[in-house]
Formats: sequence, C-alpha cells, structure tokens
Amino acid sequence: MTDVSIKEVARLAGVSIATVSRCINNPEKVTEKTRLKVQDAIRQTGYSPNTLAQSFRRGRTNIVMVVLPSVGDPFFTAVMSGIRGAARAKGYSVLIEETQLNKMTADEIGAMLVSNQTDGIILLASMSPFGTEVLSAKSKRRLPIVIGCETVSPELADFPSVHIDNIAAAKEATNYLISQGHQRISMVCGQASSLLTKDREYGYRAAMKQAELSIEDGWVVEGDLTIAGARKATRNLMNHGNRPTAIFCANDEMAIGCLHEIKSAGLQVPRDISIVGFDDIRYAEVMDPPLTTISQPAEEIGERVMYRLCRRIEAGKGASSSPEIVPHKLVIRQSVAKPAS
Amino acid sequence: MTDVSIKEVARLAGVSIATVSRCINNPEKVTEKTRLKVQDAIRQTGYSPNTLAQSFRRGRTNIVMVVLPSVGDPFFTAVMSGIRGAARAKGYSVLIEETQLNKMTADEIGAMLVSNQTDGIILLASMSPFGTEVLSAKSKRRLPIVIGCETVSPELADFPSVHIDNIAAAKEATNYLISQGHQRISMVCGQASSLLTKDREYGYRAAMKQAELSIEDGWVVEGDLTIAGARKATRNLMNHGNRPTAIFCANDEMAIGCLHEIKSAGLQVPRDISIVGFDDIRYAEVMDPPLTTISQPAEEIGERVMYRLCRRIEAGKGASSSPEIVPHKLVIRQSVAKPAS
DNA sequence: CGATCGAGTGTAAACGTATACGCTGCTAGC
DNA sequence: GCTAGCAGCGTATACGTTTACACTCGATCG
Repeated sequence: MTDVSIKEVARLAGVSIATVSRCINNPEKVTEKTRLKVQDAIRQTGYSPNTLAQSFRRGRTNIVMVVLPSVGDPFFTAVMSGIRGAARAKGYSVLIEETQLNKMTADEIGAMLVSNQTDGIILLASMSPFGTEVLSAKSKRRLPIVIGCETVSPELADFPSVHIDNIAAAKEATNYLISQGHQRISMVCGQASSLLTKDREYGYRAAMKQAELSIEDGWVVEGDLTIAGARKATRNLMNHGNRPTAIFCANDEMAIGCLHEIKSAGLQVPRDISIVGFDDIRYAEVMDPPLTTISQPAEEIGERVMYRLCRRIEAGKGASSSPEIVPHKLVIRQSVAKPAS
Repeated sequence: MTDVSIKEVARLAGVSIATVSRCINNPEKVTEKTRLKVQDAIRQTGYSPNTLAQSFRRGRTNIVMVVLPSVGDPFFTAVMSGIRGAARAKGYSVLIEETQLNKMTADEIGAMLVSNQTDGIILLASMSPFGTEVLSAKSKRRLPIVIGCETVSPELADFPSVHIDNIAAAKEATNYLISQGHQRISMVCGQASSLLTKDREYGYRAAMKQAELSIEDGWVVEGDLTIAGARKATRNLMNHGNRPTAIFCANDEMAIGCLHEIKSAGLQVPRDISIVGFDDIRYAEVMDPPLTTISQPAEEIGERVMYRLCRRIEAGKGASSSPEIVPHKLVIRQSVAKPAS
C-alpha cells in the first residue's frame, strides 16, 4: 500500500495512463468496458490521485486563504462557519491566517501572501500599508480577492466586498442610547489601524454631533478588541472626571470586558452605566445582564463572501466589484437603562 | 508582471536554472558573484518560486491539517493558537477541518483525509469508526498523525498524543462538589461518540462510587457541547423528580448554557444549584457567577502537539509514541456553594 | 610541472498528472 | 464498396522545480 501512481493502475488495467486519467476526470470519454477495468485496477491498487501533482498540473489548489484579525473572536468564527460551509459545497479547503489583532508585522503578512499556494484570498482584516501593497501586486497577477466585514480602504476599493453598513449601525446604536436619555456617552473603539472600527467610531461621532451632544476628551478610548484590553480601557473611563453614563463598545468581546470591569468596580449595569456592544456573539445573551448589541448576519456574510470569491475564481473577472451591503439589526436586551441622574 | 518562472531568471542572469535554484535553497553552494547576479535578476523579474511546483517536486506542502469538533469553541481556538504559533515558527500553514460536533458523516471525513494535501494531521476530535479506519490506512502510508486533547481510542493508540488526564480531572471536579457537601450530583456530558467526554464521565462516576453516592436514572444527560444543547439537557434535569443540587458539565460552553437555563428558570447559582465546568475558557471568569472549572493549558497543548507533529514529519518515525500528559488545575470561583438542604 | 582534488556550474532526468495530437478501426452515408 | 467522420485510445509533451551527475578550471600537493 505504498504510494501508487497512475502508472501502476494503467499497467494493471492494461491501458495507458491517459485513459486512466480520463476515467477519473472525463468518464464519458471512455468506454463502459475500459472504465470498469480501470475502476477495478484502482480498487485493487488502492490508488488515489496525487493531489500535489494535480494541483501543479492544473495550476489550482482548491485552497483559499482567509486573513482575519483573531480566530478566537466568536464573531469571526461565525463568519468562518459560513465560509467553511460554502467552501465545502464548492470543494475548497480553507487556510486561515491570523493577523493577531494587527500586531503581525508587515513583513510577516507579505511573506505569507507571497509564498501562498491558494486560489484566492478572503480578507476579513484590514491590512498594514505594506500588506495592501503586496495585495495590489497579487491582484494584478490575477489572484482573486474578496473582502468581508471591513469597509474597504481606498487602495482596495476595486475588490468585491460584503459587509454591513458599519457607520449606520454605529449611529443606530448611539441613537438608541440617546433616545434613552443618555447624554454623556463614551466609546471603546478598536486599534487606530482597524478601518472597521474607524467606521464605527465615525458613526458614533456623527450621531453625537447630530444630537448636539459633546464628546469630552478621554471619552473615546482605544481597546484592542479583547476582553483584557477593554477592561483596561474601561478603568480609564471610570476614573474620568466627568464619567459617562453609557458606553458604546466596538465589539461584544470588549463589551464583555467593559461589563466585567464595571461590575468589579462595584457598580451595576445598567443601573449605573449602560452598555451597548457590537456583533451579537453567542455569549452576548448569556451575560448578566444580557447585552444590547448590533447583530450582524455573520454566517451569511461568510457564505456570500465565499461565493463571490468562487465567482471571481471561476469567472476570472466577469464578477462585479460593487460592495454588497447586508442588513444589521439592533437587538435590545437589558444592558441599557435610562440614566440615573 | 505575469507569472515568471525560474527560466526567465536564469536567462536574465546568464546562468542555468540549477544555479538559480541553488541560490535560493543553498546559497552557500554558489559564488558571491553569481549570487548577486541572480538576486538582481530575481528582483528585476519579480520572480517568486511557484510553490505548487516546489511542493510537487519536494513531496511536501508545509501544510498540516487539524481536525477538531468545533472551531467556535474557545477552548479549541486556544489550542489552535498554540498550534498556530508553533506552526509559524516551523514554517507551516494550517488547514482546519471541522467535524461539526461529530455530525459530519464518515464519508465526508474519509474524503477529506484521502484527498488532502498535507504533511501531517493533528487530531483534536475523536473520529467515526470509518474515520479511524481511513486514518490507520493513512498512517501506514506514513502520514504523520498526532492526537491532542482526546484520550486516544484503542485503534489509534500507537499515535503520539498530548492531553491532560481527563479521568483524574473529572474526579477532582466531582470530589470538590462532594467535599462541599453535595450528594445529588448530576452530569451533562458530550455526545456518546466523543471519547473525551466519555473519560470525563468515567471520572465522575468513579468519584461518585468512591464516595458511595448513587447516581439516579436521568442524572447524567447528554449535551452536544454547545450552549443550546446544554440548555435543553438542563431543562430535563430541572424537571427530574429528585433534582440534583450540583451539576458537573463536560465543558464550559455547556456550563454556560446550564447556568443560563437555571437562571432563566428563576433559580440562583450557586445558592440553589452549583455548577462546575471544564476547560476554563476565557468567558468562564466573566460569567455571573464566575465559573468554577477545570483549567487546561490549552495553548501549551497546541504547541506541544505541533512540535511533536514536526518531529514526526522530520524524523519519519524516530519520535516516541507515548502519550504526553500535561497538568490540569481546578480553579475555584463562585459557581459552587454548599447545598441548601 | 603534472596529477589530484574540489568548488562552482551546467545538463538532464525525474516527480505525477493532464491533454493536444495522432493513430486505429468502426459506422454510416453516398 | 469506398470514404468521411468520429469515437476511443495511446504517445508524447509540458507544467516548474530540485538534484544527481558530469564537467571545467583553478589551486594545491607531491
């Protein structure tokens, strides 16, 4: 049962290797009789095609790569679930690369992209400037790329993408807090390098401005999209001279950290401080209190992104490049109340 | 900038393709002078080696596959993090396949394994009988396999593995509940097909027996390792004629579901019912109450597993096959109290 | 100074597959 | 009955790389 090649099968079946190949890939081009002979030989030898050789010959691997900030974030695992489902249906495997919350160096990302062996790339994370440069080069070499979740940066604007309207969603979240009577609203956003959370910050600021509410210095703090990062950021917020009555977090992971930090400080949510998250990960509803948050159709995003990538891979270019906006929804639970004062 | 091969570079540098190849892979076997010429040519042409051809020629892809039950489970993402770190250090990419909590059919798993293009496999999930059969075949064809987290099934006993002592850990968790005065202790375990949770169930039963406590019919219920599954299982538990005062869950995900279900029913944890989880995922401590649970060194398991796989890949076989047991720890938080009665 | 050695390079074969092309032999149309 | 056509199959080439082997040429040693 050592590695057996197509030659072995051909010899055993008494045909040429071309015929064996045809039996596998174009069964209709071969006589019933020979097909059976070959199938027998395949069974006997335990032959299975050498995928490496196939990939090499055909010039495609049936592997796609997805680049994301953090595999640990339940939101992204939900997106991945959608991607994976579509990939399976289309016969692709998926290779995951993590930018580790943008701490990855530009060199590493570049090396990763250059040395890849994939038919296409799904980008769920914003890239360093160097990364986008490499990507553009790649794209010119006709490596299909599709962007998900993120609003695209200008350099990548000609790639297809699918995501929610982050600005509108952030506005909606902020407006909800305002509608509940909050005026001192702060935000825990992501790293400055993350375009996605930039958009959310933009939406927050727009809503505040529209309501003619001021944002004090120190009210918008930078987290790193993790629980720990949010706890630290929240600590700063709690010590602020003019403490906010509500906090809008750029993702649920941080909302959870925020919530926990506030409770650790002996305050109550939402009585003392209200919290709104973003993503509606599955832990949001089992928190105490359950988190009010913006829900994204994560799996659907993943699916759509993968299908678009497939179209890109197959069509070569025919596929449109327009961004595809999927709907979001504010889901109201119990982490927001009217402010005490 | 269209695809440029090694020939192009050779022509431009005025050397043979062999020399170019050597410049890349064995720079010390080539004169300084020619090396510079070649490097120049590479720069000018924008050449980068065709990874497919390399893989094909060398017979290795530098890709490893990891099979796990659920990418969404934070415990596994933590293990993955360790794997990924080691993989990066060793120059491997990692391909993830999900058994989707064992709902995946045997055929799918088999097809996946047969058609793979990987240098090795890390198994974090127990496999269907058919799967293990395919695996054994694979292994005979010298595809390196290492098992993590799971206790190995008999058929796979000759593969290296690294995991905690699940039986001892489950015993410890159960004994802790007993030491707090609980006598009516039930368990929410995983699917029957999961060896891992079988071990935990075994540990639980052993501890109960040792303490001479009986386990009533209906006290050990089957979840599916998800929040939703645990909620359903817990509902059954709550309706039991002789309701337990404590519940031991086979993983934290289910402990969270359990906790949420109990709270939804209007009871309090730990006042009315105590809960112990397993894994110590990062959400365990931000629950209300924070979860008492068994902590596993997830990242470390991932790292070790990956390094062992590397040794297998490189050494061929020299590497030992003995299981590697890593330490666990009971971390006591606030989800357990003495029973009311 | 001639033989020996070895470093540096080139030539060519090999990896396993897919397929363009050509050959055979049969069928159908005239 | 002869030819055109075509289905079925084999031959041979190509994909891009690595590497065993052969070769050259300068240096070193006897």
